[in-house]
Amino acid sequence: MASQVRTLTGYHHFKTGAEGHVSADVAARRGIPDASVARLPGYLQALTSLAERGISSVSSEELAAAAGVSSAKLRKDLSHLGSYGVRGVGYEVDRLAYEISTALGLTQDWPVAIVGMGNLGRALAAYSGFATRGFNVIALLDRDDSLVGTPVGDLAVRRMGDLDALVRDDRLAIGVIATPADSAQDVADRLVGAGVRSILNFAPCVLDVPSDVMVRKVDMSTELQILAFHEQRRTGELDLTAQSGVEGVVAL
Amino acid sequence: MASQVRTLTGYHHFKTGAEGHVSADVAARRGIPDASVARLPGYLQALTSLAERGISSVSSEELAAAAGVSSAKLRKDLSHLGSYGVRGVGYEVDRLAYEISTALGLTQDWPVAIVGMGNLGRALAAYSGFATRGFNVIALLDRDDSLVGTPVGDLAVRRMGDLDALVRDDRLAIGVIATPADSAQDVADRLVGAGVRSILNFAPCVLDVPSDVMVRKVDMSTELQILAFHEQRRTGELDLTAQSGVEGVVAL
DNA sequence: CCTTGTGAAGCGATTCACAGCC
DNA sequence: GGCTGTGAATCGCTTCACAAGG
Repeated sequence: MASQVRTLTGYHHFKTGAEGHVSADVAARRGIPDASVARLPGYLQALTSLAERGISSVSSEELAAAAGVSSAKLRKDLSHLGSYGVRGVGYEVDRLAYEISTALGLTQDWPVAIVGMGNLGRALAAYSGFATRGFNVIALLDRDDSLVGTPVGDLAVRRMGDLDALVRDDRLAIGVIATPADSAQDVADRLVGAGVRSILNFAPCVLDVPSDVMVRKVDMSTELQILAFHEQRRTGELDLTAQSGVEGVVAL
Repeated sequence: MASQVRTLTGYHHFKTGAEGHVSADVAARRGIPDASVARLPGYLQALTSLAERGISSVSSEELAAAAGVSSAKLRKDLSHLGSYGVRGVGYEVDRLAYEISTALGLTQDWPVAIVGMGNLGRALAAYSGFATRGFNVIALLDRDDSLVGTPVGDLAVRRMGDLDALVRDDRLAIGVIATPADSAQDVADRLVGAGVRSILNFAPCVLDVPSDVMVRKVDMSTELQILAFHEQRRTGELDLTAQSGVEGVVAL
């Protein structure tokens, strides 16, 4: 998954060719740790919210609190992008938001297609916060030809066969799979076949794709199960402390 | 977040009180690493799918492939639950599924309430795969009283004030927030106030909750932004190799 | 044999703590 | 004086490689 993409990063000729004054730019483009990248959207969200409230400057402490992370982590993350703060003062909100947007590649609009017009697909198509700058839903698709033509929001449902044209003519880059699990692999194959290399998968299944295709999965039943684990452990603990911990034997 | 809950784990009196023959049971209840817990639902999904296809036994290699992880990782994860495999043979599908379900706390049904009956909330309410065993949507709520009484699926929308009764009478344990970002914190406060300590947040914002409340966040715009980062880095790299890398200077 | 279960090594991310700078 | 940026220390997860055992 991510680590496969990571290995692409190793173009060492940069380091041998230059003395080190390029390090900031190179660091900005190159090795941002996955864990940091995953937090950047949160920082951007927090910055946007601060900007809306008219705040123009923040310390790492304040921004970290707003984004729900520690200030040390925030500073380390930002240090991978470059040096955009002022010591003794903090960060300028607009500037930092711009730099993060640039790092994430949100200065351009990425064309997105949603596949699967069931409940979830229609909700996603209608979801406005979805288009939080940087993304543009250009097509809604469904395998069921009887749905083709149906208007959803201000787009009409198209057929899967249109994928090649979307990639070729409209530079479609990102596919969102909102189908049931049993058709998700088929949809993924078609997306990949058409040239899409970034997929957001809402179906509760693992997709098998070539190593240069990036898949991210969103699955609410997985999330609920993780919550259940902790909820259960919590209540289980109460039981254990009630009986004064003589043995670790638990009745099943 | 997770680490806050983690600190609860340190009840050392177990180790001092017993010699070590309880370690298996204790390990099963206690220190399963967060990263492992987060993968268990995926294993369960894969096992369910295998069982449906009539397969009754798997090796760690096969199951790992089906779940999209390495076999070493799978074995290490399972070792935290106990020793349920047979050397030289593999795992019995049904047995392992049962053990994982037990570890996750899915042998009981957790009552869930969904708050926010916009597009997303209604889609979640209708989402069947949602009730993949272990969860039971017992209530749909909305702050807007004009929606109260509206039928959604086989439930009618209820008012926020019903939360206390739901926790008290129906043991509501998990709240799903499907509201816009600006009302999410208010909803979280009400959930926490009523006694809910596990929250799944679909709103694109950070929730401020007491440290004993666990929040997991699902945010598709975050996911899209992570995909955009990699997509951009990929196309950016092509540009760099085209010009033969003399200096790391990148035109912005 | 073959595959599990697991110490030990390796690696990446987080945290600490302070030098550097405004 | 106060806050950023960062080497160094630490922590936890992943991977390796092999002993244990059917």
